Amino acid sequence: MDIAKQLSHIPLFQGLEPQYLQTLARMAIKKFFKRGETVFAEGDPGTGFHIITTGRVKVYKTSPDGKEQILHIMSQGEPFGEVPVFTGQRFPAYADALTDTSTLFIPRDDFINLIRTEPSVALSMLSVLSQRLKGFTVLIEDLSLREVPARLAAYLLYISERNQGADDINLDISKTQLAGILGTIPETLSRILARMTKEEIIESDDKRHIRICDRTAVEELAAGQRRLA
Amino acid sequence: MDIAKQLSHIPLFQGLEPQYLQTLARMAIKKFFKRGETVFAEGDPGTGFHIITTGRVKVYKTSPDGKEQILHIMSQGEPFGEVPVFTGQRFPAYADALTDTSTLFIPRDDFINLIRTEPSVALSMLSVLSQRLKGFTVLIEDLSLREVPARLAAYLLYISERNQGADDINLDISKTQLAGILGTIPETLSRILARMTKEEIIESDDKRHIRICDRTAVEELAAGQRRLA
DNA sequence: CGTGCGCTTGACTTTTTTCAATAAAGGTGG
DNA sequence: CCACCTTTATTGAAAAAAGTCAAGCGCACG
Repeated sequence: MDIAKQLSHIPLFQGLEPQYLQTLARMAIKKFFKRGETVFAEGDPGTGFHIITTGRVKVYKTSPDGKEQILHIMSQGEPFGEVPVFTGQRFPAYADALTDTSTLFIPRDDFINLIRTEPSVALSMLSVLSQRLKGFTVLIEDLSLREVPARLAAYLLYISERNQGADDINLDISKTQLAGILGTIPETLSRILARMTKEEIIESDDKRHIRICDRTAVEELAAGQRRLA
Repeated sequence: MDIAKQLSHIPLFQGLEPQYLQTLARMAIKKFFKRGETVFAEGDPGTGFHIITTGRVKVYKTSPDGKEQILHIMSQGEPFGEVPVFTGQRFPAYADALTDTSTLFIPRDDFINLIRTEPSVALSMLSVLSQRLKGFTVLIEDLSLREVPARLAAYLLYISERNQGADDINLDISKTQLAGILGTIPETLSRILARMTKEEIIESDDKRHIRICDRTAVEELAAGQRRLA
C-alpha cells in the first residue's frame, strides 16, 4: 500500500515490522496545507501529530509586537506536533507551512495504542524527543550566552557541515527567517553580514547564498574567541 | 524492599505494577553527591539517568566567561539526565548538586529492557520529555522575545501559583541563581528588583523572600503590557 | 509595469552588560 | 560566641549590543 511504503522511509519508523506499518498506514490521514497556511496555532488542542511527506513547515513562537523565534524548520520525513500527544495539553507553539506541504496525520489514541503493542516505536519516539531536547539546549545556550555574530557563525558551520563541509552555503530560507532562527531581527542580521563581509570572512552577494572565505575566522567567531570590529 | 517503595512514589513510575517496581529496584544504584559536587559534565557519556531521592540538582550551561544559564532545578522525585539514554550521545549540559543529594541511578540498558517489556513506562517517559520540551519552548520564548522585567514577573507569578497563589514568595535559591534561571546576571536582576520595589509592585526586603504587593502590575509586566519607569 | 516584499543602511534609543567598589550575610574555626 | 573570610547582593558610571524607526533600493510576481 502507498502510505505504508511512505512510512517505511521515515526514520521514526525504521525497522518497524511490516504488520505495524500497515497498522500505521490505516490510522494515518493525509492532509495538505498551502504555502503560508497555519498547521496549528499555540493553544490549539492536539489530537495527533504530523509527519511531513512533502514540503516544509516552520514551528515558531511570536511576541505581541510581531517578533518571531523559529524553533524548528521541519522537512520531509520529520514528525512534528507530538508534544500534546504525550502531555495531553495544548500546542506550545505555532506551525505554518513554508511551502505547499503534505503530511500524514497520526491520531493520538491510535498512536498510543500502537506504542502499547510495539515498544520499539516508543523507543524511536523517545529518541526523537531527546534529540529535540538536545537541540533546544543548544538554542537556549545560543540565546542566553552568545552574541548574534557567534550564533550566525555557528549556524553557517552547521549548514556547511550538513553539506559535507562545502564553503558555499545555500540558506534555503529568506534572511528574515534566518534572523528568526538566530533570535534576532533582519536589520541586525543584515548589519552583521555586512561586517563579516567587510572583514573578508564571508561573501554574501546573492540573496540566499553565503560563501565562507575564512573558515578559521568563522570557527573563532563561533567559539567566541574572536569578535567583529 | 526499601528502594521499590521509594520508586513507587515517583510520578514517572505511578501506576507501575509491583513486579516491575521490583525489577527497577534491583537495577537501581544508590548514589550520593555532596553540595557543589558535579553529577555530570557536558560531554560526558551517559550510561544511565538519575532520580532524586533527596536534595536538589541544577542542570545548566556555561559560557567561556562564566555566565550561567540554568535549564532546570530538579527536586525530589524528579528524573534527570535521560537525554543520552535515548540519543546514545553525550550529556548536553552540566549538573551540579545544589545541596547534599541522594539519587537512584538507573542504568541505560536495564531501563531500555524494561521499556521493551512494559510500554507504560515508555509512555510515562514520553510524557516527562514532552513536558520538558514544552518548558524549554517557554524558556526560549522568554530569552528571545521578552525583556528581563517580564521574565522576572512571569517567574514570580509561576512561583506564586505553585504556592496556591500566595503573595509571599520564597525563592529557595539565591538571587545569583535566579539570575541564572532568568538568563541574566545578578547586577541586572538586582536593579530590576530595585525598580519594582520603588514602584511599589513588590517588596524585596529579605534575602530569599519577595512579596507581591500589586499583583495586577506584575501580571501586566509579565504580559508585556506595562514597563518599568 | 507597477506594487509589494525582502533586504540594506543610517541615525537614534533602549536594554543589558561590564567594571569597580562597597556593603551585608553566612559559615567556620578558634 | 566572636572574629574572620568567603560568598552574595547592591549601586554607580560607562560601554556595548541589539532593537526601533525611517528611508530607499531592487527584484519578483502578478
